[in-house]
Amino acid sequence: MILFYFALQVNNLRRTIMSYHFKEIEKKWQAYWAEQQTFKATNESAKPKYYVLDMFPYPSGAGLHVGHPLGYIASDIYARYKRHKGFNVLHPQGYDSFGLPAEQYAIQTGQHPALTTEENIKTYRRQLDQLGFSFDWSREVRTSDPKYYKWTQWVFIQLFHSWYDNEADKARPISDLIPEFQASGNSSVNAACDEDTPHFTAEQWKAFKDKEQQQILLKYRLTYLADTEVNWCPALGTVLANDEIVNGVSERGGHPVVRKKMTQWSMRITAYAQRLLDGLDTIDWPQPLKDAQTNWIGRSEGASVTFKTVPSAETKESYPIDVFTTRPDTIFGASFMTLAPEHELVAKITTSEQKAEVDAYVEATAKRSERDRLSEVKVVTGAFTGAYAEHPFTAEPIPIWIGDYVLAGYGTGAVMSVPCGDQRDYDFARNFGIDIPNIFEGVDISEEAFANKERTVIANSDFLNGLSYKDATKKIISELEKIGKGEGKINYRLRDAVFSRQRYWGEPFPVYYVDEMPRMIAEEHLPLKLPEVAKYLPTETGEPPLGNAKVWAWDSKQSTVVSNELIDHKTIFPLELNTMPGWAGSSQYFNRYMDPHNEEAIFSKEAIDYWKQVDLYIGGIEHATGHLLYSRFWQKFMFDLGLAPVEEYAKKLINQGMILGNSAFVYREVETNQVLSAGLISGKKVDPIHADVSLVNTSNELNVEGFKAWRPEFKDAEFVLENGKFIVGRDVEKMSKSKYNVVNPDAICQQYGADSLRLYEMFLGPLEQSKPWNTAGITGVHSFLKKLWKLYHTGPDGTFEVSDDEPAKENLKTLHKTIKKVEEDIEDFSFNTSVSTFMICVNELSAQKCRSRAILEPLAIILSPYAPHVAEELWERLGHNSSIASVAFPEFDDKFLVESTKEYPISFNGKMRFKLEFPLDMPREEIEAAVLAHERTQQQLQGRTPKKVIVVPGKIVNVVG
RNA sequence: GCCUCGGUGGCGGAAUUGGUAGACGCGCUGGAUUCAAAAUCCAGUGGUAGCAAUACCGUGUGGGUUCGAUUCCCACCCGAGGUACCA
Repeated sequence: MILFYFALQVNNLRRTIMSYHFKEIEKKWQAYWAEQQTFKATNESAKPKYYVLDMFPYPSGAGLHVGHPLGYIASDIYARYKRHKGFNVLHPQGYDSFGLPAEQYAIQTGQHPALTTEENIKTYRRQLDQLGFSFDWSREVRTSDPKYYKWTQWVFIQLFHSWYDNEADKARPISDLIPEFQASGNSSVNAACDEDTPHFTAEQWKAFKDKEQQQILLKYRLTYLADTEVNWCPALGTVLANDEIVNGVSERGGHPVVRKKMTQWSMRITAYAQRLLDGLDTIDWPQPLKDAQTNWIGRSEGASVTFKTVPSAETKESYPIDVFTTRPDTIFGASFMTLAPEHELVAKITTSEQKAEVDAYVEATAKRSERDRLSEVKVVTGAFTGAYAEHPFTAEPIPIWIGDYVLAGYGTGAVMSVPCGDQRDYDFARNFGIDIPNIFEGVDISEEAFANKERTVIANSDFLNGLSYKDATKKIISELEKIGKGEGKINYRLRDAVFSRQRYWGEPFPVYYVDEMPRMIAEEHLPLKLPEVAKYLPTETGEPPLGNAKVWAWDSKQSTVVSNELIDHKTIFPLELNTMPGWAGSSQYFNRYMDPHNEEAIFSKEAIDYWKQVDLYIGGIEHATGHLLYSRFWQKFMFDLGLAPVEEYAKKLINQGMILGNSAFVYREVETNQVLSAGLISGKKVDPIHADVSLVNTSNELNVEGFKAWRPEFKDAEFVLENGKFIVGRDVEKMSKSKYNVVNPDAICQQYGADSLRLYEMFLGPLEQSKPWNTAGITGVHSFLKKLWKLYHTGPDGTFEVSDDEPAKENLKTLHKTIKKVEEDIEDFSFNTSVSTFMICVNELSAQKCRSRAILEPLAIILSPYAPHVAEELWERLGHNSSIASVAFPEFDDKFLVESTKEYPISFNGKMRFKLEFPLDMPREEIEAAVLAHERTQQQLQGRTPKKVIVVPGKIVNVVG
């Protein structure tokens, strides 16, 4: 008995030794890659280059969940594939390490964000490493590293020293502008500049004081200071983003928020609106993403028209009101004007009779956030100013109203209202009893406005009568220009981007103030490092956290940061207190990876000329109108400077879908406070409460004791079971810590290994689609890897053994159809289907009992991008002593797939009924005859004569009748 | 409202230019192995009827084009994401 037991143990031991030991294998090869620097990319190579980039992560304190690496796995497969295909691959990774959560944590705990960030990065790095990514870590960048943000500050300085020349359609140095102003003022300069830029002559320019000249130049610079309306929260002492405000109060703490004007840095991205639009046609990005950017930029063609107010007894003056309209052809239908309540003329033109009503309306509007105004679309509100404007053609007086459907921030904040041609104007006119003249031929406007451009024929419009939309628009614009009351104009919705943040944990601006005007710190003194502060909150006087810094003044003589006490406004000046937003550092990291340690330049010319641009960029669509728009703008600016060789930095982009969590719920009955199992809730009033998914097994049973320990408030609650079990409810939601549905990749790697996790994430479904996570399914890919392992371990007791015999024909067929399909799939980014293909391949080879080296070697190579650890191990066991990573991808050969016969599906009226095998070269007529003669055909037809027989050689036979 | 993406078994999903719907995997059912379990292996698994051969139905709904439609066209329904009352 003892002997028997012993034998059993030995047997088990042997099995253990020979079986697929992913933990050891993965550890071994991760160490090997790190040691050998297998994935280090060189900036010169005889091979063609290929640049695969992931959107770098923000290292949050929570670490990675299984949703995060999805895109990284895909890009890693592609990068590894490209190496097999003979490319010099750049596949870097880094950290977007400035950001709010670290700062929030600092406020709460006093811990320096740099420390917590460092800790979080360590966790991220460990988690990324355990997944076996082929990153070139020697090129890592961190946006919060002064060596990196030195160059973020440097780009900012270049933007400050540039203006946008609309004629040349590119950015040019400010130093070009000054001689121009000196020679002939600014009348001949066609630049992207502030709306309120005054006209001046050369003489006036020369007469300006230095400060006035600086103020003028600021209106031209690509980054400039401007008063911007922000959401100010006095209680938090900070500015909030729109989505940090819920129902008019701050999301955090529920404090009131007011609209406030603040001086902020802005980026003149609007100068690039057209180029950002045009560039979309040159890049291979997903259409929905391009659509999002197109809509965001919001180009519309039309005309600007100047109306003049009619002077009244009260207001003797006549003010011009500029409007933008996309339908200048309908100008004769304008029966009133509407101004945004915030419009600056409102106060000037309102008559005393209307003042009370207008003031009340303006005040009511100011209280409502832009979101509130948008959400109540159906309610028409407004007020009459008592003033009138003169129609530019008929000279008729038309009433001027204000209404909050006109937005101050779009166009000029004023519209000419044509109720017959615009539904909003129509509703407004109806509501307030304003005239609705019809200027369309043969159109009934008694119920709604008519906005169909194609079917427009203009009537009652003087010289426009009988014209189509197109002709009338052309004609009216030339008439407007003739009488000097308007011109053709293209308007963009895109607004300049606010670039200041009232935060600590961001890049400091390399800016100090002399006589309140900004000056740049000279490039050679960069980086300007973040100062130490005692606390990370705004100061008591409402200044940003950098206002707490004691040593934060610029000594312009010594070119160094000195104590604030020394500020004398003569040689020592205050430094900027704002920091840059999150998108600053991410707008150039893709270029910095090309030459990350360069201390002399942002990158060398050689480096960027070699790598040029990202060939494949993978990341989430949530960055569509943020990072992905801003970074395109920065790149175009770099291109204008002559630093970047291409205008678009990412040739192809793929949005990976989100992995959704499978949340678990317990149900608390409202009346009894009992906690009910999911099957018991029908007809009862219950509150669903999230349960942590780690407390639930694959059969949806809850670990009740674990739940009680996790949620002490349920310690004494009564849990009502069904059939002795407590079953949770399930729902698919976004994977998030707050929903307690996150699945940690560490646990998966422990239990199944990184190769299994990589395969499974790909196997879940198409890369670009959102899909729910279900850990239970991973056993499928895991047993695939075990089957694969067995294929190479057919020796005694499962030892490694392959044969050098010629492979069988069927082996070759299986291999080559797999090579073909996998290669096509990778090129199409259809990774899920290639995992199935591998499974089919291994199933077939196992059934064929294939042990042939000639088959098993190429199989290891084509699998290696997906499951690199096991592939390396098998490669080594096959007798190779260097990494599989750069071995050539096997060539697919058609000759192994050639068939001589085809099993034709025989269908009747389109439905497949049975199959018949015929030679592939059998002529159509003979197939038809053979099919018709077959007894099963006769059985199907039951005596009927077929009307027609369709034979598609090599495909199908269809009998009709 | 508008824009975008999607809707196929119990679940994730597959189906090249219109040509065998449901590949592959999970789950489930039955069996082998085992003292037992895990693991592994074998068989079955869209629905309905039938012992079976087989028949009928079946890709959100309703039409259409076609010898043939998950695939193309028209109208609609539902879900997800985005967004701008944009003149």
